[in-house]
Amino acid sequence: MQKTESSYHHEDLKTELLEEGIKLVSEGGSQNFSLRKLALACNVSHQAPYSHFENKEKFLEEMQKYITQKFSSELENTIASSSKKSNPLEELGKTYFSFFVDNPNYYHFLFGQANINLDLTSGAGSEKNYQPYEIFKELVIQILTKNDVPGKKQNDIVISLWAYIHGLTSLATMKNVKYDSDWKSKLHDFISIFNCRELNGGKPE
Amino acid sequence: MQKTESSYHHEDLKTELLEEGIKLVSEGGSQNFSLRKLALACNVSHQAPYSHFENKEKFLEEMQKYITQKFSSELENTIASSSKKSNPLEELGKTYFSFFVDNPNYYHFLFGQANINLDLTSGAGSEKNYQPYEIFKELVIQILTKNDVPGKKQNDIVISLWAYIHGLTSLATMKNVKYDSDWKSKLHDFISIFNCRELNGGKPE
DNA sequence: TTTTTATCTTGACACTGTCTAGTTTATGCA
DNA sequence: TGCATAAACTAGACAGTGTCAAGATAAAAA
Repeated sequence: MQKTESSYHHEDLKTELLEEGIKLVSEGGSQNFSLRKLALACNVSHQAPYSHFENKEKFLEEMQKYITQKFSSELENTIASSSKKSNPLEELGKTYFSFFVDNPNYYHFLFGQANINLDLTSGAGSEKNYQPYEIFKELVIQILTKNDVPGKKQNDIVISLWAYIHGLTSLATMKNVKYDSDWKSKLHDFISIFNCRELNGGKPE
Repeated sequence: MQKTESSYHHEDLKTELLEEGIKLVSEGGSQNFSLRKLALACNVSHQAPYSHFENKEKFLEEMQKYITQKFSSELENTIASSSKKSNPLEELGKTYFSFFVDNPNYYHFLFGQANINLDLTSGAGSEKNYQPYEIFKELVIQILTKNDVPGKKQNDIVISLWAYIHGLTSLATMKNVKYDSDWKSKLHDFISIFNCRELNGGKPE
């Protein structure tokens, strides 16, 4: 299939649909999204998306994967660039937080239907598991192991920290929430409140 | 208006709609909910709900209030019945958690659109503010004050604890989440991980 | 070149929220 | 009591939605 300008066949309608879809969700929320609007925005017929996606639900799933990948790579970049300086865990938390605070529609879209394939079992992580969690988990376990926290306890702490960051993000992305500080600059204070001794080798604060 | 069996006018269609609506959401999720299905389930025409609610959005808001009230009273009952024994904060967390874990559709319905009027400002709480938060806040501040935590710090801790419980609930209500323990019986362990010294008077654990 | 397949269009259907208009019942007022 | 008014509900219509079915077009395969 070759590229032809304004042709019957598009060059790569599939990714065009995905990217335009994400744009629409980002601007108008997943509540207002429809396949027909999407098709219109891409200058194709209302049925064209069905050549690339089984149905609306499958399309939404693909969009979720797409956004999740973007999210994952931001998390990984954070770890890579903050490996030695300051507090890597806090940096990661900030990235997690900012990603959704900068675009609350992403949060509601990804976790609204909550079709996320998340395995919190203490066993080894697989590549099929929700990648952002695996990235987060790897860093936390590394810290815990360095602090001689027994393996049994580690998983509970990972889940707790994850839930905490996730909960803060959830609050900050609510539409009608009032808060008199800047969330992002306050995040350091919040994280330090979660004063788990295992995280800093038995010396709280 | 008097009661007549199977009459043109219903006795109290408004609350009948709300209760049937909650039943539908509870069983099929808010995604599958429609006003027309609701009208059908109540044996009225598709336009009848519009006599009592401006539009679908307003109806959903009323349902949210309805569920939130139920939630609030469960929280209040927990505090009332556990005032002296054991750990009131943990009891409250369990109630918060269980309410949504027992009915995940409630969680997605209430927080999915996230139209919650939540004021996290450190000032005094109003009756207009999201009641479950006010109930939670009152208990936590009471504990913190007893432990001589300065007022400045109190609000951050309240928000943190709230976010933590909320985040754990969020994880547990996700559809495809895998976890090898029973969430409810593990909640004690999780809460104790949030080892904020201010909560137990400077003596962690 | 001919055949097959992938991609896209057009038309149709049932279902949705909601507007308009009309019908039935209850209520207020003389 | 009788009548006007309002409240509660029905019926029909419309645009927008997801998706099925059938056909058109272009690319790939033969």
